[in-house]
Amino acid sequence: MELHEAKDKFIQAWGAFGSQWGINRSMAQVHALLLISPEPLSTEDVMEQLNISRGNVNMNLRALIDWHLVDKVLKNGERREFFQAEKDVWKIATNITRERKKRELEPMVRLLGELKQTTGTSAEAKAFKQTATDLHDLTSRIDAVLERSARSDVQWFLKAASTLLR
Amino acid sequence: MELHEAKDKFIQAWGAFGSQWGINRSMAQVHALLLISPEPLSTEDVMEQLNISRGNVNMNLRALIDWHLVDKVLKNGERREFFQAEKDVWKIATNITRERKKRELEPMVRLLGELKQTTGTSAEAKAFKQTATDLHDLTSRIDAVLERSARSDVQWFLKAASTLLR
DNA sequence: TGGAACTTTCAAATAGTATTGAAATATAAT
DNA sequence: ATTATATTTCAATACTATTTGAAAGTTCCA
Repeated sequence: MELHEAKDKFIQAWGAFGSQWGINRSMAQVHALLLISPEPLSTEDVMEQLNISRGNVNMNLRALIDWHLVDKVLKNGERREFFQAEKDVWKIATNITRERKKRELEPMVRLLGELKQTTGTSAEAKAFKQTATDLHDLTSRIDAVLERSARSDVQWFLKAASTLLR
Repeated sequence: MELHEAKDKFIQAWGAFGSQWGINRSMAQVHALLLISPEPLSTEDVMEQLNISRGNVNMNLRALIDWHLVDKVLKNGERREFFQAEKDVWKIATNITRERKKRELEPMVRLLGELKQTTGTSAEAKAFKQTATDLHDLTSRIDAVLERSARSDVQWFLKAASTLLR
């Protein structure tokens, strides 16, 4: 496959993949573009290559920086800001995991912890409490595993897990 | 907290959580409702409790069945179909994992495998191939871990992983 | 066989989300 | 201080996804 075609396929696929997981398409595409670019790119570069507006690029670059997936870099003698993606895929995975855990999983664990203590003795109340308890156990456990794998090294974790499960 | 309030909170939260992960809100809410219901519910029941249309309920129940998260059950003497959720949270986690892996992760792994073989020797081509290779390694590894943990038992896996990472 | 009960379909409406682009703001150079 | 360049904001718009609801389809029973 030729580079041009391959780049394009990758950007499209990464965008589609992201949107299936609740990450907006443009953000995923900007990320993809920066991932495969050996040099940092300017806002203008991203606009041109992806054919999206200045506002859109700006907003998504800021979001990517917020997720620690992209850094601003300054070139000397250049007024504009340039942007480069974190290239280490393990770091990428860790950062995404850490953010989503913090923003989505932790609040859910907290809520389930509260819901476990619902009052009532009816069949309905019992079923509810059981579900809340089970889900709380599951989510806490996932939370704990992610916490530890984010702290330590994801690569090592995956290797260890593969071995464990052989 | 009272049951009524707790149920409501749970359904809302599960719906919001789902939509952050690319699962539509109604589907997640129908799932939540069935999860906390000790008895199977009819289409009509779900319509009333969630205030959503017949068509919507029907479509999402079918989707949940497709994901193996909900089963049709027949009550004898009853013409209507009833629906009950799988209550074992480990099975729920396994089924969701299995489906998403199959539908989303596997195609991505396949694509990255192809993209690794892109032609070209420019800096751009090299950066591209490196990224594709790294991502292919990462996604394949995740794929392998999920494959094994889906085959075996998720609970055991999480316990083992927690221990490993202590 | 007719018709009541229930389920499914799908085009149209609605709601939700993302994107644009131009104005406002900020920053740097002269 | 003025101008040129770059960045940010945000109301308007475009786009996508979801939901509705009525019609069509199916199944069961008398």
